[in-house]
Amino acid sequence: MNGQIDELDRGIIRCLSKDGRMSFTEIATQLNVTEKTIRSRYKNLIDHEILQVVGVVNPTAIGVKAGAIIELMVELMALEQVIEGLRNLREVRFITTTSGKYQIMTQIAVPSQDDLSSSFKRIRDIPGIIEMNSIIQLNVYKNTFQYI
Amino acid sequence: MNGQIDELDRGIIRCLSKDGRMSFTEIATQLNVTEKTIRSRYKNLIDHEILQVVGVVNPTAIGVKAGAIIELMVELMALEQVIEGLRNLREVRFITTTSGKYQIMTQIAVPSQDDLSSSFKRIRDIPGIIEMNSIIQLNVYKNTFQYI
DNA sequence: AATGAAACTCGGATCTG
DNA sequence: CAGATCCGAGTTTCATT
Repeated sequence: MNGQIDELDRGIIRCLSKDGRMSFTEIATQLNVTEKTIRSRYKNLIDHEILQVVGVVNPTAIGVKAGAIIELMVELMALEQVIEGLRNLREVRFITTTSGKYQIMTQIAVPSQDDLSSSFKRIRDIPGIIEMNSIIQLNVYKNTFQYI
Repeated sequence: MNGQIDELDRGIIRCLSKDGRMSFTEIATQLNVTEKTIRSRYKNLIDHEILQVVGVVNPTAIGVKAGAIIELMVELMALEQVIEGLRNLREVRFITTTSGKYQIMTQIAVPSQDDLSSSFKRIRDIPGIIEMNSIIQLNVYKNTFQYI
């Protein structure tokens, strides 16, 4: 395995995308190979960090119902520290640097609208931030992590 | 089960967040209950769509290395159709309505920078869009779906 | 909570290109 | 040599008690 994946790997990924606990035997039957083959391919995918099988909670079901997207203009010297500061906040789920006027865009997820303002404050307190533009999410219509 | 989850459920979720294929027996040992209990709790979590165990691919490992965030101003009458148009695009992974100047914010994930422009064009062609502001993601520093 | 049958996992030996 | 197959022992699942 050299980092490339083939049709069989994609088949395994497709199966596990639907049900991460599908048995190797079942996958093997569907893809017409032996269970051992699936098992070793699976191990390779996991070892190479191509695939990850994990439990994902539905945020609304556990009471995480509000979110916002925040654009940050930062002092360039402080870029790394701001990212580190954001990364350490539990409610921050996405951080990227971006083209355009703002250097950082981040997304937060919190229980309710009321929790947004305290989160905004926590972020504003990170040293190095020049300007902050907060956009509140109203309704989420798609949120997938199936990139295949 | 009434929609609320207790400490044991959270324990199960915590275990499966690390390894979605951990055996029920193993989880039972870690949490000091019987395997049968874990199995029925698991079923409840799945049935109530609180938890989902799925294979997640590392996008960069499969060659999805570029992304962008797009803000859209749309004709209010066309809001639903625009959302539907976006939802049907494979590369669109996130759609939300937002407060502020733009009504929709969406995120796309594609193999390379070169694929961004064709994706932008596909989006611009959705009827009902008045203005479109594209922000290219440079580096992603955090991208979690563990909200717990 | 315990039992037991059926299904699944997983390592070793073997085969193939 | 990497990767696939066959096979058998050891676990896990899961319905019944």
